[in-house]
Amino acid sequence: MPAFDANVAHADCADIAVIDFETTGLSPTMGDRATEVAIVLLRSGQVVGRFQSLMNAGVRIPPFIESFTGITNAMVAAAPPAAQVMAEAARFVGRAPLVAHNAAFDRRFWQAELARLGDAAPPAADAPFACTLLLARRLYPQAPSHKLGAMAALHGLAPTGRAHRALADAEMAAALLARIQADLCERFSLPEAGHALLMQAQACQRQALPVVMRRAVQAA
DNA sequence: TGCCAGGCCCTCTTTAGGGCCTT
Repeated sequence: MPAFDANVAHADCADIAVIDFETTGLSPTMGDRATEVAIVLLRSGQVVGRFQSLMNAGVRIPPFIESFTGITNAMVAAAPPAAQVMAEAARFVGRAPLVAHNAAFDRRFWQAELARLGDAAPPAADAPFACTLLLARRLYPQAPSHKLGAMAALHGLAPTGRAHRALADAEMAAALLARIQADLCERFSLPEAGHALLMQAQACQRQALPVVMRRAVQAA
């Protein structure tokens, strides 16, 4: 069954929802489906809520993916239907903006799975996504790798559990996001680095980041 | 730890190609 924090019903406008999917492959347009989703709510850099659930989309998980994620066909067979889980996940996110590591990937599955709800699809399907991978490339160009695990090692982030499970990866991405927000504030003397500023930072070229951030400060 | 796709980014580029990153 889906797991929630008992003290947080859903996100509010001040939250950022950090999301991670485990899936059967890389592309929903090629028939791949989500097998697990986790969402971590951040407020001012602090985790204030969690959502996590396996989901049964009725498709087989390839052996390579079973060993890669540790999520087996038997595990998803006992999980709630994907539609139920996605509806609950969307309610949990509410109107909060989203963040993921390599957001292009998670956005595709977020939109594809919610689209399967048809007329019941919530407005969260159109939520903007910021990307910790793009932001890390802007902020830490010297890093030899910008994989989530490599970023965690670079910054000495605390272990969150088994890599390639949704909640552990979402927790790690949330910790990386908090570090990115802190570094943006320190490096560019920003009072805060909310989702809108993150979107500006990831949309510019690396060399233009200082200029874009200065403009953001002046506009604030 | 591989393949599938797709977006971003770098360079030996821009009339392109290939690596990275996600599962």
